[in-house]
Amino acid sequence: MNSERTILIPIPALFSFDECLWFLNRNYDDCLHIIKDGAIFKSIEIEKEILLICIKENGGFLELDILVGEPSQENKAYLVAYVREWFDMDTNIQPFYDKLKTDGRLAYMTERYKGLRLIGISNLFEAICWCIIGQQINLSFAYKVKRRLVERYGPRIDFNNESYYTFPEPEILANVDIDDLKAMQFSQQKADYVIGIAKAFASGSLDKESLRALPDFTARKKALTAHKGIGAWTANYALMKSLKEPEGIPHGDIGLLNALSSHNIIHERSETSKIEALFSNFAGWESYLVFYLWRSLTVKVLE
DNA sequence: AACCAGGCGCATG
DNA sequence: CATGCGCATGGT
Repeated sequence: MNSERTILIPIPALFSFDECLWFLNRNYDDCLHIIKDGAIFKSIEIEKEILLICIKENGGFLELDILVGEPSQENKAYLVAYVREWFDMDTNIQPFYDKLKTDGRLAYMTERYKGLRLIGISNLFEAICWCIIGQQINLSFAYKVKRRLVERYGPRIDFNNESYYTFPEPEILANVDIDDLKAMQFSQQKADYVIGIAKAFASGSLDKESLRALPDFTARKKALTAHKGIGAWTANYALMKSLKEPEGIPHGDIGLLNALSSHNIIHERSETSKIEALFSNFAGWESYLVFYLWRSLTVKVLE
């Protein structure tokens, strides 16, 4: 590999690339990256140009290879920032581990999931669409619907007999025929929601930077739930995954409730005070706690 | 066949 | 503000 196309990112303490691989490869068919031989392949759009990168572990570094695209200094800096944000490499998670260790029900996680980072979804539009698709349906089906959408409307590049997709632009989804979405097994409401959100992004009335600029978490949540299709769960999930907001707890999430139940923290989903009590002990690390609880769920294996 | 799945919007108390 | 209900649609 031409060294001009290779970048090394130092791996921080309490970071596990294997946990990144586990999460991105956990028996689901995600259409926005490919895992092969311990490496992650992903296409990333930088100002209308699509680049393809490969990420693998190399000693104490993540090795980032630019397989397709122009490795200008600007692009390299962007890609490094992208990966650091995606894998949340700039956060010192030791304080979170200190909290986990004080809870006998959860302390084991500091060893079993050691170095697991909150894997993000940088693209806010993608994160919200993914939420809408996933509302109240099982994840296997949700990933299928997402794949249909992305393969139809998302930019594609080909490399070594594989096709790599990036998420469709809002401008594209804002103008799709609703019947085309319904043919992909979108329900009427979800098709309406996705098109509405796409129009909001396309018109500039919703975007990540403006959202980030709002004064606090409550304001950001309110700005999101003002849109049809974004309820409390979606708003919290999007803030957790795209803006890496610690307070983004997707309350009511079935996976979260199942994990709380399996750890004997609750026995009924109505025990909200117990949930609040738990999260109040993890102030500043709520989203990390959610992510670790999700990690503890056993994923169904597809045939 | 019935119940479930990483909810949401809207109408009522 | 909390609760209840209809909604869509595939998976098990």
